[in-house]
Amino acid sequence: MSSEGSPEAARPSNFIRDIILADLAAGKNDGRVHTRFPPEPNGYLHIGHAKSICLNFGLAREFNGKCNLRFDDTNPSKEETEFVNSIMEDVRWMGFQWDALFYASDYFDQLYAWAVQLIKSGNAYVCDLTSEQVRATRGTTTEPGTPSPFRNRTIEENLDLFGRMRAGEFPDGARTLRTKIDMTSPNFNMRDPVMYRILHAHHHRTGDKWCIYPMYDYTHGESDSIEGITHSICTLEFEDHRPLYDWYVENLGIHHPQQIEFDRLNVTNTLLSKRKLLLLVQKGLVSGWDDPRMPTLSGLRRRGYTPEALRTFCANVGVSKTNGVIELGLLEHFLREDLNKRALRAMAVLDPLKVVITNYPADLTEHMEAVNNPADESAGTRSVPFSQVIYIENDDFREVPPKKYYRLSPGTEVRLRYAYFITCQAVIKNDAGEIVEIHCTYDPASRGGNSPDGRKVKSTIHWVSAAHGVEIEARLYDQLLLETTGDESADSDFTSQLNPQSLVIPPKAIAEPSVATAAPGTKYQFERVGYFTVDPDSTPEKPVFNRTVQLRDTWAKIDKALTT
RNA sequence: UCCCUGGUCGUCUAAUGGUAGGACAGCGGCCUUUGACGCCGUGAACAGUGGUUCGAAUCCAUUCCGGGGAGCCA
Repeated sequence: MSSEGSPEAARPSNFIRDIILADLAAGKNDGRVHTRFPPEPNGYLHIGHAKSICLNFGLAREFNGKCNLRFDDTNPSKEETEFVNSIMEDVRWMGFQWDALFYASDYFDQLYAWAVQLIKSGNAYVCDLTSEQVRATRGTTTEPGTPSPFRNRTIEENLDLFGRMRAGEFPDGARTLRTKIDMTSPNFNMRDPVMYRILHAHHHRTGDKWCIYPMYDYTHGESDSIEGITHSICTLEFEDHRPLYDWYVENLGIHHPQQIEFDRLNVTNTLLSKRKLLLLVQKGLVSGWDDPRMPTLSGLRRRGYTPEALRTFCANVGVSKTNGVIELGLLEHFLREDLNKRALRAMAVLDPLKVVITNYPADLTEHMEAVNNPADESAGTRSVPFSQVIYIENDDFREVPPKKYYRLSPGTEVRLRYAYFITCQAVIKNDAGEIVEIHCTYDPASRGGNSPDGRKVKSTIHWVSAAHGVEIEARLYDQLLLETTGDESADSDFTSQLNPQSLVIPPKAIAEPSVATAAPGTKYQFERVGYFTVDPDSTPEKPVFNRTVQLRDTWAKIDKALTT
């Protein structure tokens, strides 16, 4: 098992793995395990797909099997090459490589031949009903449908008509090829489902070769079958389609993969509808599919999420058939856990408050040694310039400190991380009464952060030297949605529920100089502030950082409890 | 109303006829040159009712509640 030793190896079992284990024990499929990840290239992959990717590729890896990437491209009106490319990039980024790459459109000729075969065996017919008429004759949940008047056309007539459909003799929607199954079935999918529809549309791969296109239900099982898939894993909404999936492969007499349905991933406060994500992009409400606020894999990547964190998350959310909603906090937990191990530490001040150290020489610069990652000694140390005027975080000073406030306030002493102890001596205000700077004194004996007399301070705060710091653009992200919305309230105007504060850029953020030239994608923990990653927009003149996730903040909880 | 499907701590998930466990979140504490990380502790669940059984979260019946289903979308 190649996944042994990786963090996700400790995952609990799940019903799909149990099915595979049982199949293996029974000698089914000659001991093969072959899965596939089958997205339609009509949008960008999102975190919901990550679960499916991890499941399909992960199972194949675990059982020394194979996993294909297959594009389910049977509806040319929605599909584009841009999406194909982004999907391949995202799957690789997630850390997986497909054993084979296919497109459902690879099978159009075979599918056509099989359709002819079904016509010849009396199992399919050309129907002239309009889509409205088909709907009207399909029946209801309690009443059976009524047979199409074209249901008993002769095989010869069906063959002729189907050939002419393919030849382009009829306009869109004029006819369909339908499977002759059972108009009285309680399962609508079995009431003579459409196999082919006429669509004079340009396909991103087959161009104008076809003007009839197979439906998903007619295509999926056969595609699985052709590829020798053993376990065809899909989401719960396809449960009702399984009898039809089985019907096609049985009646065609071809290899019969087993369709298994699992619960789609839902995350609190997160939009996971391709339609709505598309809308956000089209309306310009986000900067694109890779906007760091988007739950797309490309958005999460730009935001600073790591594939390792996503994989661990997917391995731990479980696979079942319950319609659950995972708390976003769980994702953030695994994210922080991973980032804590890999992110370089640095100091940055988002909302600066000027501090003058009155007894420190005005012309002196010292270089303080700071560790790059306490969780990884091999990351080494760096030197951080220190001088008389520094900036600290506005939040780290309170003129009137509340109870349990450990940070700087008049008369108190705190430690500047890796530098000195300082004591607040004076608060300088402008005419409006606003604090503009504070004056402190430092203890020269405390260089590096410890006093020889063993004196303790209650707090350590971060800082940036005013003379050496670099201005940065810190993009602070928050949830895109104001509050949990029933994602399913189909056409409710979710755009009115967008959080106007989902992106905030503090105007005067400043960071220690070491971060200025980092390459896009570099991960930092700005100590006591949060995890950040360098954005592709970044330049040495104006470094840009995306806040990936905040640090856990116990004080914020105490403070909130105190004020309420 | 009909078909499919599912209900275990706040959330997600284990236990497959034999001690209801874990993770996240919460709460309390310890540690700390990040109020981070880490560590320790703690509260918290088998939807209801009957039945089968020495024994039921698990099997049966029934009720209640949730999700999906009538595209020429996937």
